[in-house]
Amino acid sequence: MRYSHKREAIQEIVYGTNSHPTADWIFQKAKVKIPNISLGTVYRNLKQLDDAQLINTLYDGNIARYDWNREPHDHLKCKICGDLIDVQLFDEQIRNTIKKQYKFEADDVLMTIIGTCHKHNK
Amino acid sequence: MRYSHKREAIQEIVYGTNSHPTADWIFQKAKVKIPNISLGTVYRNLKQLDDAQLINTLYDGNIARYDWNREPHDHLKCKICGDLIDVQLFDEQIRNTIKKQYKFEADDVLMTIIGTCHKHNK
DNA sequence: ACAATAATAGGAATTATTACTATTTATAAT
DNA sequence: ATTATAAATAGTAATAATTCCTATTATTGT
Repeated sequence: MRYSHKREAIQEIVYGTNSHPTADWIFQKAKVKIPNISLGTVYRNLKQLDDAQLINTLYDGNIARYDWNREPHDHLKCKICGDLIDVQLFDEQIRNTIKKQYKFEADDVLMTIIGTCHKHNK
Repeated sequence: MRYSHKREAIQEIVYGTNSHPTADWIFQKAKVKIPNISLGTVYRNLKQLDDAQLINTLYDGNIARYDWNREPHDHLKCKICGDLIDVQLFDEQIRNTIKKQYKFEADDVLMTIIGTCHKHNK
């Protein structure tokens, strides 16, 4: 993978937030620094960064979101504001036990808890 | 919700498979019995059935799939053939413990294990 | 400096899904 | 049974997220 100024900028944007941004959000941020960047470039580079294991892709409903955090972790998703919050629900050992429980060669455990976050407490 | 012949057929199709079908798969099946059914009707009725808690909607990557199984359960997703397999990884008690662990009013726990299913054993 | 080729912009194409509207159908009241 | 009503539908247009295409530009090894 050859160096590219735009890929570096895209990676910096993903690494600079905990908000699990969408491709379009990253595109809007990138345009501020690089006005002539195109959305296709953002998608292509996000895919390359994912292939190179520099970022993670996660699916939230039917939209892709991108995450700099490549450690095993889970998400709380607020059904009101849509926020995704990182949490560590299981340690590696429990995770591995889960993987061995079925006749299934498991690579990854994806877990999301759906509910209501603290911002909406009455 | 008023009775409709087409909604009944759509519900029967979802209830008749364990394959977590997509809207288009359901549409193709429905056309065999009801040749003039439209895809919009399939989507509208799937949404109504979900709202009425008669089926569940789950997101697999960025595509919606539909499931007759409304009991809490988890999925194994094969990265080779794309199959989704129902499994019961946690009992209700453990599920509830997870829900209480964070300052978050939790409704549901969604878990998918990514890996390779038995069909691809070498 | 130059050649090879990866990366890009800009737009077209694709896919999944939702919205719109005139018509049809279920059903409740007569 | 007939009729009035509003929900459901077909067919199509519109939208949203993403991928694809192609001529041009930029990076990097020589």
